[in-house]
Amino acid sequence: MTNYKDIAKLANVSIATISHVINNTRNVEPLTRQKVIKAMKALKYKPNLYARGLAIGKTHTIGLIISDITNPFYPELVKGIEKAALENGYNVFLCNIDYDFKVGLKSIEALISRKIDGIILASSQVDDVIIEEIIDNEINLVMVDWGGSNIKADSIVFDYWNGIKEAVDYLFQMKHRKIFFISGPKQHKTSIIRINDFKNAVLKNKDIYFEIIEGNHKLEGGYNVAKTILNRKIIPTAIICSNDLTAIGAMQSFIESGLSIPSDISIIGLDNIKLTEIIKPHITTIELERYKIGAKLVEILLKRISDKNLPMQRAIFSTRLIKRESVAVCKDDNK
Amino acid sequence: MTNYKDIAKLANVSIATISHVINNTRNVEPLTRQKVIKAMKALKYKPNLYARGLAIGKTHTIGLIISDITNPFYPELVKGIEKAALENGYNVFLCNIDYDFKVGLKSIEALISRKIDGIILASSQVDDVIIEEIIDNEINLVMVDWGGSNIKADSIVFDYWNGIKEAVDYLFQMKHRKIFFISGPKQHKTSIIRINDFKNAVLKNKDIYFEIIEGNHKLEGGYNVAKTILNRKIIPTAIICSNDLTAIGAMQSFIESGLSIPSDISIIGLDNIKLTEIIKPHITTIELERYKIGAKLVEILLKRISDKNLPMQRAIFSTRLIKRESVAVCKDDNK
DNA sequence: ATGAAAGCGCTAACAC
DNA sequence: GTGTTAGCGCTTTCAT
Repeated sequence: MTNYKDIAKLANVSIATISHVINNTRNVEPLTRQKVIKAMKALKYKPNLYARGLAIGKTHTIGLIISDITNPFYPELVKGIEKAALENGYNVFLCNIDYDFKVGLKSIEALISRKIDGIILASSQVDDVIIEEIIDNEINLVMVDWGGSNIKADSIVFDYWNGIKEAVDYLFQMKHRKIFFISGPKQHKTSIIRINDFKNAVLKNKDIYFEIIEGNHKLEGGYNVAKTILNRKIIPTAIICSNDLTAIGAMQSFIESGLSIPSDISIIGLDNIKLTEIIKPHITTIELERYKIGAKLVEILLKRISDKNLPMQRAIFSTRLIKRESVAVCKDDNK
Repeated sequence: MTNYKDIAKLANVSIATISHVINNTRNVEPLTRQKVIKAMKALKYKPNLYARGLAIGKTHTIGLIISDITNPFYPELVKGIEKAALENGYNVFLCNIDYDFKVGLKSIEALISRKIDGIILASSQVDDVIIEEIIDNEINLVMVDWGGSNIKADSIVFDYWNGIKEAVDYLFQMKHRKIFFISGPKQHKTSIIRINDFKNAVLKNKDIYFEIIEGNHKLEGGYNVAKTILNRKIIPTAIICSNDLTAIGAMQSFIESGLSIPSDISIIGLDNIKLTEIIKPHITTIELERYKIGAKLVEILLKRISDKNLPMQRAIFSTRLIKRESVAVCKDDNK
């Protein structure tokens, strides 16, 4: 635990000089600088960012709040954020709130007490209360895919329209006329957005019969909803799911019921998680450019950190259809 | 940013009293305590853990170093660690070193500068140099599945023997006599351990022909190795893989080549990642009680933090075979 | 070009 | 039972 005092003694200068050579914050005689650097090396000096943070009020630390790292949507995102952060000299506190509001609140408190410079909030499960808590404490915040435009904070939003429209058009073109949508939980604004995009896309093509059924964005949800779908009066020939996990769960369920994918039912997911390329049939899905957004999130947050008065930042990421194996031409006569 | 001074002024007491009511570190008149608590609430006081850390030398922060959160082995582990940490008032810095030695070193430096109270090292990809750096800096350390017993640090090790023996016995009983093992990278000690356990298990049952082929513990590795296996003079009837990702990659490869799993080749994985229950056929695998170890890791680390002189801690987690669908009776005549 | 010293928010002797 | 104060490692103003 060597500190400025130690270095100062060894190099025969004052601690102020140490600080200035480390931070390049005023001119110092080349010779003095050398002495200091040599002393630092000799003593294997490691800065104490806590102390620095106390003095200047910045910790070079950010908090990342996610729903659940076990959900395959997140790892890639987390990796991207962490990488970008490290490259900029920041470290990230990871907080899995596990879909639990109380854990979320507790995490926020912990982050605030650790004086993080900002928070990336990538959990749509999160209640308004949590957001208010962050904003009340004047923590820099950037939100991922938070549908609410009433909140004044930087954000990244996904534009689902393009991908969903492509998906519906593609199914139409493959002769599907009975298309269901398994949504996410309706209390999430992002679920509503996807539902509306689906509706609008479907309404553009007349002759399509559609239903919207609520899932939960989890594997089990897709599985269960699929079971109920088979008991309906009208059975769809194709299904678009609000996320890939739902699509995979639904697919498993159909297969268990003796149906074939895609020959009996076509399925399209959303997210393009790695899994969609691993299971068979490979799943046709709507891609979110998830791998790109980590860097962007960090960029936005760091800009905000360095200038509180910046106008609100918002980045939009588009979506597109990726065709794989889970969609086939409809063999139904559509009568 | 309210602090002790503000509270003290409002409550009409000294800052020492504030500290003592917050930390319960000496008796204080109930009435005074009430005044202080009231003032704290009124001012929405949030402690500054940096300042506290500076004063007492503990930050209630730990670093978690992993190879790659995108590898399905990790999310569950990370989640468990983070949960246990939060419950104990700790936050965790996540460091994905992405199989890159330099990133690892940089991460260590960052963690040291942030004065973490300890590090959980869950990456077998990590070089000795990194471990030395941690130990040199007298950082509390607990390692996961690090085969080297020469390093004096707390650790959790997996006992692969039981699971691997069960796997081999099971295959033998299913009449398999040509069993290959696709290993992890041989420079990892944990790979070597698994290889040796496999060898020993196989040698117990005479009549088994076996080969060991090096993979890389990734999907692509399993895929590629499987291709080469089909070109060998002797083709196995069953394969045990050093991890599930390898097993899945190999399975995909075989299926692409027109073989059926398990009727043509039986496959067993290791780790029991969620994926093994999602893809078809569900993969028979050797389970690591991965979900349990997060809490144990945190427990070990916190014990070490609270007492540097504790004797070395080592927890052993067993493994066992989980039978699913990727193994069948060998239809080969074993001639 | 360099140094002395105050102060960041907190803890913990030491005094009373 | 409570207050005063030095000090944790660092930055930065003010002197020199």
